[in-house]
Amino acid sequence: MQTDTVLARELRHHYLFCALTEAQLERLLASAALRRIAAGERLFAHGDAATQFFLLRSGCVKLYRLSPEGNEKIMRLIRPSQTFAESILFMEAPRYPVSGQAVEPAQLMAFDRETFLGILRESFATCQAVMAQMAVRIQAHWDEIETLALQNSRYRVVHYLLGLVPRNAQGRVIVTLPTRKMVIAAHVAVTPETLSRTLRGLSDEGLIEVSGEDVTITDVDTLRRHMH
Amino acid sequence: MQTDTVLARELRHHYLFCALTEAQLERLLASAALRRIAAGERLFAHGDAATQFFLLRSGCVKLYRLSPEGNEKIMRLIRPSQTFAESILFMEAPRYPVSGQAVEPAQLMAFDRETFLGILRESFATCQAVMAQMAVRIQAHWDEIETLALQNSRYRVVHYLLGLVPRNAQGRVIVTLPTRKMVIAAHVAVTPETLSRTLRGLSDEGLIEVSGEDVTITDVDTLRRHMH
DNA sequence: CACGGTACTTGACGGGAATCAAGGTCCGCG
DNA sequence: CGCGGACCTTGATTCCCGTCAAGTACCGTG
Repeated sequence: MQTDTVLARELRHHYLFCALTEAQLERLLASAALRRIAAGERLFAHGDAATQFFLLRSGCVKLYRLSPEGNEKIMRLIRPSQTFAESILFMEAPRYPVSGQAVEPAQLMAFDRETFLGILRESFATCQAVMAQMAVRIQAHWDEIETLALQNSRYRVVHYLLGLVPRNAQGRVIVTLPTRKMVIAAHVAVTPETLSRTLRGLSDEGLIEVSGEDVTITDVDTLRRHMH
Repeated sequence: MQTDTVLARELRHHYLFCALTEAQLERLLASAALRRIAAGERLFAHGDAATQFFLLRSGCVKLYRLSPEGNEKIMRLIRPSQTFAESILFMEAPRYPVSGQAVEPAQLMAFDRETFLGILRESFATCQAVMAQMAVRIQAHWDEIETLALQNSRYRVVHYLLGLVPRNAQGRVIVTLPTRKMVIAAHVAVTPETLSRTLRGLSDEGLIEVSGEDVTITDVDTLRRHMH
């Protein structure tokens, strides 16, 4: 099938799937589903029984949890070509540990848990890719737990902004916020009001300049030092 | 060697190592080191190059990070027979993502990264055990991120207390705090003062009774409902 | 172009937790 | 036994940030 070869080519470029044989890739695609969801549509809810994990092809998906009072904390923002929910592969009673919902209209592939587990059994290289991926996620979690636990809201916002800057950038840098400010606020665990005030504060101190979705960092190193 | 057989028997009971063959176990032990560290002694620092992961045999170890201002957030308290720092196995440039320090005098085994990776290559069952372990940790991280981001200090303390209670316990339960209250405070991300006041508040409401290191929960279900 | 809705901003206010400071308790040690 | 030093508790104060409320800007739509 035409689409299959397009998808196959796409998957070959993804480090999770690049070690698969032709036969394995075919098996995986045969069990996979292509899904489109509208902005605001929910993919799965926290606690749902899980049989699939996902690869985002386009759009934007948020992984989040709700507090008893209904407040939302965004755990992770998924960008195209990222996979998510792989950890359900290895649970005995697999349930999604967070909710997933589209922030923008999204197109994604849903992979079957059992099929992929079967493939893992045959391919140590793919095992290793999966484990490396999980190690990266664990690393990211440590970082997030640290910033949530240790720092105030200004620190978290600055940390987030710096995360948008290319690794070795210097001097004056312009970054574009990837989504609405409300979503970013939920991601750094502050209210939209506080985010607004924090950006204004940084702006008043001349550290950044805000204009709509674009944020100009007047000097990256100064901002980095600003958090010590 | 005598100690080797003792250690071998011990490892056989651990789910990470129970799938190994005799030969693999021998290889692993040959490359492993037995270490004793005093209370307060540091095992590794955040950012150190990593070539080993660990199994705690006795004592207590804390994994933590320091904020720029020097505040400490304890990420995880390690108890005997738990492994930690496995995620360094799969990093390209392995560095410890947190610091590790003994809270009490501790005895532990240090396993060589390369040796274990070699064994993983030969044993899918062990791969699966490692991946399951990482999935559990990821799950625990989601939970921690949620409680840190969404909940107030009282909630976090209650959550911590309930975590000490056996899964299906009911009615009146006595739990013993595993370490000093200062350490617990750093673990639930509050100051010692706030922990003290929170326990007193719960005590005044009749939900718990505190006497030194022992906390009596007057009714587990009432406390569980208390957080919704 | 007026409209309604959503996102964002700004201000006023209050509460919860950190901070600062001062006892109190428990322990090991000379 | 008296002493020093952790650890823990309690009180007073401060301040950050969430909440509530009002106002502004920016859409797409009829």
